[in-house]
Amino acid sequence: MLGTPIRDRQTERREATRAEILDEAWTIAQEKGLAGLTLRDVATQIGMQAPSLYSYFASKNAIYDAMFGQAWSDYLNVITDLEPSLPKAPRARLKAVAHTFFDFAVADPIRYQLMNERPVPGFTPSAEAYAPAVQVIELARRDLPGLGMKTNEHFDLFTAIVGGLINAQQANEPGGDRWAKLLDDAIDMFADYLGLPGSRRRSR
Amino acid sequence: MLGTPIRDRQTERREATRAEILDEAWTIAQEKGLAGLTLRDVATQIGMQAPSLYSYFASKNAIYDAMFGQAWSDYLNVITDLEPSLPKAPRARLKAVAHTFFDFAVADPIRYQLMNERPVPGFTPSAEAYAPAVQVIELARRDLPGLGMKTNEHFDLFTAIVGGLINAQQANEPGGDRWAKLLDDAIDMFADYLGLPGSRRRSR
DNA sequence: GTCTATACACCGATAGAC
DNA sequence: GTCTATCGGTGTATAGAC
Repeated sequence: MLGTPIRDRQTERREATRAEILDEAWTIAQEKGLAGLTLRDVATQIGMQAPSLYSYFASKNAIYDAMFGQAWSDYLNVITDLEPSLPKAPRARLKAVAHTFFDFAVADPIRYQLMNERPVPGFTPSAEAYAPAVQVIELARRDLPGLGMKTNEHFDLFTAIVGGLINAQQANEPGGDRWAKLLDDAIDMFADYLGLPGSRRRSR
Repeated sequence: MLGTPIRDRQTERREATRAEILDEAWTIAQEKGLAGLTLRDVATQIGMQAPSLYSYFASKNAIYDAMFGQAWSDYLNVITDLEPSLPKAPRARLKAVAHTFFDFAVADPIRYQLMNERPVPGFTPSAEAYAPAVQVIELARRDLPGLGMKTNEHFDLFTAIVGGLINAQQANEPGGDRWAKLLDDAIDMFADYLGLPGSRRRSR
């Protein structure tokens, strides 16, 4: 009797096509915005007819869902890789974490929109796609003491500050650095508020 | 010869219908979201056919544009009325201004979305609709010294903090107060950063 | 001036032939 | 698995009645 094949070539092919669809979806979203994404565009760009996509994704929202999961998964990888090399001192560690998130956000505004805003009416991420996002929060929450934060309120305020700077930058001056330059000062302000030791900047 | 009528009944009627359309548009947007607004819905609700709306607005985006202008105009009225009764002490004044904006935002999430995010793909406010928004910024900028801020960077950071708290509240817990409760602490943190006199809270 | 009727081009989605 | 054909929906546009 023949054994079970080591590789499932059919599944491999299917996954490859799914990846190709997602890649094309990202490309088009970069050009025309997340809401400007159409199944017809994606399909024709990869040599298909629009309805054929339904063999790989149950709906257009399922494509957004996969993109959402991919984006958070990417960020999870970034911080997992980074973690060993983070500074130990709370203030410096706070800055490193903030800068990592800020840079990741600014590097790809479309991706950030999908991750943290609701740019697509009617689309809500599935629990499965949300999983890596939850892991990111988990990781951060476990690191709270190392970041000098004692309560969840501190963490909420921290994310609001960093998120506020990112939003202001993206909304008012995409590609610029008017708010990016304020990040260090903002984190120092927050670190002072926490009572963390270290160099405090003067407010000019 | 007959004189020019005091009132232009035709223009009055036209403006009244425009207002009726806008009111209905707000109602539908509250129910189905800004992107869920359709001309057919608006028209049928006020007893019209969809194309008839083009007699009053050049396009769907023109309706969004009028709504955008209306929202900022409303906020301009709020702060204009409030201005005389604002505290003089910078720290208390900062808090009052921040709370006013926060409350206005949270009171109507749909309106806030239209004012400060880009929830409608392809819609950018016209210069005319943007005018009251500019006036709001102007007003705030003129009040900078009274708020204890010396530079535009301070103002940028201030708006980023308040905006960040609003966004976090709306996105993660609409209708709740998990981030609303952090506003006072956040403003005290910022006031300390500015070196303003007054009661500093302890970070718990 | 205002409204109706009709049409167009595009979208996501589905059914069914092959 | 991929195609063609089609459906119901959308914003938009225009012609013509009143």
